Amino acid sequence: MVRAPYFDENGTKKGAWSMEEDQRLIAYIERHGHPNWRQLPKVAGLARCGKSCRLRWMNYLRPNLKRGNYTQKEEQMIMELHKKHGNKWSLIAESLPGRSDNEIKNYWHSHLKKISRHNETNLIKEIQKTKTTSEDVSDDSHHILESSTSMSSSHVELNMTLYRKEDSVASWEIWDGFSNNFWTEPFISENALGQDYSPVSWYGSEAEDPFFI
DNA sequence: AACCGACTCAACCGCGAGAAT
DNA sequence: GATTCTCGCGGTTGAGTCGGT
Repeated sequence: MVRAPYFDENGTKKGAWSMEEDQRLIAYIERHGHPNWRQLPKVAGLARCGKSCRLRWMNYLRPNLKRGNYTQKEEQMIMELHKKHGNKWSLIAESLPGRSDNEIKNYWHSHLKKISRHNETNLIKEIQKTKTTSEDVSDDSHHILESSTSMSSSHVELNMTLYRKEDSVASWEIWDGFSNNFWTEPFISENALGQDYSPVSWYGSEAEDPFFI
């Protein structure tokens, strides 16, 4: 279910991570932490870009990560927090220990979005229904209408926030040249990586290999 | 059994913010 | 103050899986 591994034109490995790469990354971070993601793949002997390493660690390898099987409580929390914060997945993730923002985002798009939309459609129907009956002008129904519209306006507000974000397409200069992109820049200069990249033989000897266990 | 569309989720990409120089 | 570097976030992609026909 993942992209097949491949090397881009600069020799940076992309696509699915192998077990060996995972182990190498874990071993390095456990020993040295990750003070500098950009340098990490270089010193850890990985043909990845720093960004890729960070993502792999944050979403998959770091300790205490829960995987799959969201509880009802968690689902409810995500719904509530999404209503409150919108697509601020990192903010939502803070309230759900063991879940990464990426995982929550995926879960939202595959599960909860539907539920949320369903609820919203019901709400709109309810409002419309209330609106037509309120035209008979009874005081009680007026109250209901007021509360309904105030609820829908919060949804409108949320949508407006999202639209605003979508509309704000930054006028970004097209970066010519890969060298300007430090995140994807490979760390394979020097003579580190040959065509036949082999993380195991990266270091000349076991003594030099910081990952040798 | 074979096909196909929907779903899932790991990984990629573009961009902005803040820190460092 | 300007530029460069590093990090993190959110949107999107794409290939494997699943379920229906």
